[in-house]
Amino acid sequence: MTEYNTPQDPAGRSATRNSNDSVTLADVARLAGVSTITVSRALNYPDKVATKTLEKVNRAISQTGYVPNLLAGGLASRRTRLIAAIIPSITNLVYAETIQYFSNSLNESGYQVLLGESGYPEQSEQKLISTVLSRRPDGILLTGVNHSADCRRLLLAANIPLVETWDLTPTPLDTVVGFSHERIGVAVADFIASKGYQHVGTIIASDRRARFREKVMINRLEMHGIEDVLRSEVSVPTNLHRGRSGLASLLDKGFRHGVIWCSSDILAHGALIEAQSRGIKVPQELAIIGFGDQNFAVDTYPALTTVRIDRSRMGSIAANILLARIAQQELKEHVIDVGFEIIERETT
Amino acid sequence: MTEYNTPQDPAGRSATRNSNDSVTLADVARLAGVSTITVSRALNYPDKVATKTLEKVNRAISQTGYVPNLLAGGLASRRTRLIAAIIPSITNLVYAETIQYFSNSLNESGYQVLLGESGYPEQSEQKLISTVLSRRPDGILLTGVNHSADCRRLLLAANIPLVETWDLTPTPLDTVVGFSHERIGVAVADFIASKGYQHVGTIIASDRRARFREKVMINRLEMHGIEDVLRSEVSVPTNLHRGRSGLASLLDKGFRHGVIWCSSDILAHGALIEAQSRGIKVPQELAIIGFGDQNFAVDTYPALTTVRIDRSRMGSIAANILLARIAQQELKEHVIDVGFEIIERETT
DNA sequence: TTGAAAGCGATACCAA
DNA sequence: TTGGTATCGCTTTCAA
Repeated sequence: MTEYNTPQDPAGRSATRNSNDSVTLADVARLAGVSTITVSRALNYPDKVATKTLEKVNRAISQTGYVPNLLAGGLASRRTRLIAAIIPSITNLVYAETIQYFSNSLNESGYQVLLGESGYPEQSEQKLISTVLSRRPDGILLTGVNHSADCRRLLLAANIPLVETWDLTPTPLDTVVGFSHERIGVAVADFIASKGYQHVGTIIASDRRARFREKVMINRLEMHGIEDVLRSEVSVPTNLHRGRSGLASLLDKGFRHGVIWCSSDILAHGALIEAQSRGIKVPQELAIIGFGDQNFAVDTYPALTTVRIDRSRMGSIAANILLARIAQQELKEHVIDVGFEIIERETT
Repeated sequence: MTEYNTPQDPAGRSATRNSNDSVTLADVARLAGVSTITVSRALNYPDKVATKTLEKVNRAISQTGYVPNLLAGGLASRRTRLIAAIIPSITNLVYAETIQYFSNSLNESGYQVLLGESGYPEQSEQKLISTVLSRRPDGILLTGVNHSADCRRLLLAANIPLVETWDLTPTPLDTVVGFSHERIGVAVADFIASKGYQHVGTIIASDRRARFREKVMINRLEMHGIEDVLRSEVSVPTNLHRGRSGLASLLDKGFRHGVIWCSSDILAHGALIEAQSRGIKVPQELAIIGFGDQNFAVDTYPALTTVRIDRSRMGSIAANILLARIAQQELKEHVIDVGFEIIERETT
């Protein structure tokens, strides 16, 4: 009886197929009159297949509208052509841009990027990483170098190439491509001192690295004899509005002349708007320094100064390192500093 | 000889294993003293497993540091818990925000989002979709409603729930959640006319939907007796700088008083900066209208007017529709208009 | 240059 | 409540 319940397949398909009738490699192979492995090779290593066979296969592929199943392929080959990237937030332009460059470089080599957002404290980073690893990416990009012991264990156990970015450490998990927040704090303090500013204020996002840069800067300023830095901390996600109110709060606390350091250009930009609306001259009365070189900040607003981070370089270097590691190449350096630059257009 | 090359496995693992020694369901099962299917159930349907068994399994899982392989799971179950999303650009805040809301809603239900950027004409949308479909997502979100015949074929053949966004059509491929660019064009024209502006200029990105809104608006303005709209088209990706130069070019062409419509808030914002730098009063001498309500534009700059699109609603509705469709629920409506709103703070 | 057979690591289906 | 067995669709390995 049961045998009769399995309907004959007029298209010649296997009778064991489920209801979902997507085209498989076997279908293509049958139509082309070759074996499945030949079709697989035609797709992955076209040079290893005779031209005539290749033509037959390609014809069969376009006739059937075959779309490869990378789940099956990845399972069998242990190569998913997927790279995971963990960033704090997709709506923060500096991270989004980094990922865009990263992603573009990888796409060219046939890889796709699986994005994970770590900026939600409700969801632990560990759970996020675990979820992402369950897709068996061939490599992974992380933002920052501080990970819990559990995360480190998880990442190392995955045994895949790994790049940390957006920070620097002498002891990366694998390889780090970033810049030194400490050196930025020092450089900005020195810059401020060299300009002769007496009063310094900060508008800083509630973000670990932003706070660290600020701390270093404040310490360094003391060495220059500048103390009593007025602070304003704003919550994330940062936006123009919070930059405005950050400056407003500093001004309300009595800040008048001097320089303000903001932990991102979007905050700096918001502060600039607040200053303008109060008729304060920037940079003559109040100088504003940002971070990130977002939105071509200094090109658009010559009054602003910023710390430029080369996201394009960071993203593509990270991508190339992962690709090299996947191809089993050994790296000379595991700590790559892409540096930063203080960009100033107008001078007071 | 060869048999001696295969080392004995002290942990009792199968000898057929490859070099990559990641923990599998079978390893967990062996350690827990149950079958693989029981471990699978403990993970996916904990209620269907006896409490004692569950404990044993969970212990084994944490002892081994097991991370499920979703490639294998997806292949076997035909459910990947992956949803694809195609957006023009990740660095455009309005799309990034939509995806963030979309993604958050899906994460809560155990789904992950696979992102694809369609804004690169070098890579055809068809190839992008094909690549994405090869991961066998359980559903897909598209931006816009215009797709080539090849793309439509590909999408329909995938036979998965599909949501189009950021536009509206009476004939969606499956379901559409968006707003009407035509109605926006009309509404903005009517708004401009109602304010009594005589001269109208536009700063528009080289983007199909942006141009369409502009075209509709210009036609509608003619009905109000307003003609000779001065245009400035800027290339994508848009940024503050291009907004500045957009307005600069209009002013150079002789534009003086009136209103400027920009195809995005970032352009509007750039235009505002240019106006301020020239000492033009906004909105008294020159009014500026944006689009998108990006960066809390009107909260920050009361001088600006914008067209608010509720990305939060659009993203989460799109997510919920996909989830419902995946759960085999039928939908009442396949065309969902999330609407828009003209937001004005200051009046001239 | 091509093919046969044995997995990859999970789940579905049916039985116990 | 638990388990055996047959897949899922592809690639690897080895042979022809």
